[in-house]
Amino acid sequence: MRFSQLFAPTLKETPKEAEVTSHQLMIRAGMIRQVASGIYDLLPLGLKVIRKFEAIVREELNKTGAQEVLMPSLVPAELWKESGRWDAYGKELLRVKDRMDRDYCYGPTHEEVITELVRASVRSYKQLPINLYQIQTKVRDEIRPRFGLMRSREFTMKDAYSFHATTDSLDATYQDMFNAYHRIFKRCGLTASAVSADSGAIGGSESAEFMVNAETGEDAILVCGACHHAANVEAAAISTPIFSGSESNAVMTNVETPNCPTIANVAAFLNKEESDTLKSLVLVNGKTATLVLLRGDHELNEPKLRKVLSAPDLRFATDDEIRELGLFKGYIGPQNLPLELPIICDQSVNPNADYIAGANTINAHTTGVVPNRDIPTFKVADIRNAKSGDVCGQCNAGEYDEQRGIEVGHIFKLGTKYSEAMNAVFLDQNGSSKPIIMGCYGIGVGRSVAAAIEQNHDEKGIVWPIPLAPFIVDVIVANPKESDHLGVGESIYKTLVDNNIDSILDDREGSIGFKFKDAELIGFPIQVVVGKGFKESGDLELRIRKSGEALAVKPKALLDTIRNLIDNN
RNA sequence: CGGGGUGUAGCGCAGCCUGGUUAGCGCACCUGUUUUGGGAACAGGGGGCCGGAAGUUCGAAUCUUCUCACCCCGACCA
Repeated sequence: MRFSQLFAPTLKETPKEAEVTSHQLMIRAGMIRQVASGIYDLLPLGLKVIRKFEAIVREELNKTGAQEVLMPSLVPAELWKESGRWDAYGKELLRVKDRMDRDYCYGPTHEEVITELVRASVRSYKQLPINLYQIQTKVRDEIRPRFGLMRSREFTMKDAYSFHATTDSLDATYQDMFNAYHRIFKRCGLTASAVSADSGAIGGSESAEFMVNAETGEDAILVCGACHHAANVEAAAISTPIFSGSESNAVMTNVETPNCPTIANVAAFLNKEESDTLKSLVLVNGKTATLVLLRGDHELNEPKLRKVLSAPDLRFATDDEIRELGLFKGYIGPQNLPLELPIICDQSVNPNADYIAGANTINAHTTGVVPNRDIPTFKVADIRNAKSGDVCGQCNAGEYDEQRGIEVGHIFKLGTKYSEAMNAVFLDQNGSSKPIIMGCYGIGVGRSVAAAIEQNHDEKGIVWPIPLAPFIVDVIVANPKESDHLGVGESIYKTLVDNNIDSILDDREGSIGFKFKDAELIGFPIQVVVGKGFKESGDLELRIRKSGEALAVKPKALLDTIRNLIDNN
C-alpha cells in the first residue's frame, strides 16, 4: 500500500464528540467515522485492525475444536417468543416488521438461533459435544451508546455456543474457552483478567468476564488483596460481618429535618456521619413491594437483591407507588410503617446499634432506631455493592481494592435454560430424552480493539501491539524528489512485502515532520526512514514507535533487524 | 427515559447578549513558485440554505415557538 493512495483522513484536531482516548484516536487516525449515534463506518485502517483481531480469535478458537458458522442478523420473532425473551429482553431488542407485517428482530445475541439449529440436527449423545461460533454483526438498541466502538448499537461480536450431554463436558469446554480467551488477549498485547460476574439477561449459573484494566472502563472490579479473587461489583460477595456489643439503649426520638430528602442532607443537618443513618428504599417485583434497608453510606446491588428475593423483575417503586404505601419519599423509615411491608436489611447494618431513619412523616427523621428492637421482623442478606476496604466474601480475610475495567469478553455456563424452553433434547446412553446442556462465550471485537488502544497509546497517538497493527512497517521516504530515494523506498517496501511483513510506503510529497506525525498518530510499530542518513552514509533509520528509539541500519541488515524486532515482540 | 449541554465550510472555533454591508478566523483543500529531519513559506483561489420549520420585523446566524440531531452524567451490556 502506498500512503499517497490510502484512504485514511487523519485529523490534527480532536473532534469534540469524542471524549475517551481510544475514540479520539480512532477518529483522528482515520480508522472510523460516525454515521449516527452508536453507528460507525470502518475505514481501511480500522477494518484492517479488526480483521487482524478476528484472525487471532479464529485461530485460537479453531485450535479448541470450535467450528465457525454464520447465522443471520435478522431473526424471526417466533424463536424469541419460544425462549420467552421476546417479552423479557426489553427495548434493547431492535424489532422490525416485514412487508407481511411479520415480526422480526435484529439479533443482539444468538442463543435462540443456534439452539434451533442444533435441536434440528442433534439426536444422540454421540453427536455431542459440539462448539459452534460466529463472528457477526450484532444490533442492540443501547440506551446510551458511547465512547465510539466501545459501546455502539451495531457492533461485531464473536459468539460461541457449546452443547453437551453432561455437566463435566460443559466444564471442560468452559475451561478450554477460558484458556483460549486468555491466549487471545495475551497475543494481542492486552492485559486482561477474568473476574466473576453476574450473568444478567443471558442467564445461567456460572459466568466470568474478561476485563481489560483501564481508567476509563465502565465497570468496577473488586480485587481481593489476600486471595486475589476478582469480581465485577455486581457479583462481588462481601464477608458477613460479626457484630459484638450489647443493644443500644437509645430512645427513639422524632426530629424536624426540613428539606432533607437525601442521606447527605440529613447527615449534614444533624451533624452525623452518613454511616449513622439508614437508607430505606422501596423496590417492587410484580405486585409485591419490599422495604430495603442499607447503611446510609452504602449502595444497593440490584443483582444481589434479585437473587436473594428470587425476583427477576425487581425495580424501584415509582413515586406514586410510594405514596400509595402511605410513605414519603426521602423520609421513609422501617419503624412504625403505616402499612405492613416485608423488610430486607443489608448485613452491614449492625442490628444492635442505633441509627437515624426517616420518620414516615414529611420533613422529619427518627433518631435512636435500633433494628433488633424497633423493627418487627426483617431478613438479613448481602445486598450492597462492595467497595474498596470491604472484606472479601471468598476468603473472609483480605480487603477488596476497587479498579476500573473494560469488559471485552464474557463466558457463561448456561445449563438448560434455552434447551428446555426450546425443547432441544438428545437421547443419552440409556435411551432417555434429556435437554442439552449449553455454554456460551462472547468477545466484543470492536471493543477489544478500542481497549487495545486504551492500553497502548501515548501523547502522540496509538502504539499498536504488532499483532494488531494495521501495517507493521511504515517505509518513509523523507524527500521523494531526492535523487533515488523513492526508488530505494520502493525496493525496501517490496522486500518487506515479499517476506510477508505487512508494510506501507509513505511516498507522499511534503515535509518529514508531517509524515512522522501521521506515522505516530496511526501507530505503526516500526518506521524505516530513507532520508538524511541514507544520503550521507547509506544508512537507513529504523524507528521504534513504542520505545521511541531510532537506530541506523545498513540496507542489507534491514530485513533481519526487522524480523528480530517482530519475533522478540 | 430523567438531568445537563452543543449545533455557523471537511475539522476546531468567533460572531448571537444589544437584529442592519458581501458571515469571519485557524487548520485542511485547489493553482503556481520556492522548499524538504518534526504538521514549510509566499502569492492567488474554491467552498456556507448559520441543523430544520414556523413566527416577530422594513430587515433574522442573532429575538420567539416548535422540531431534529449529536455529546456528557445515570439505569443496560460484548
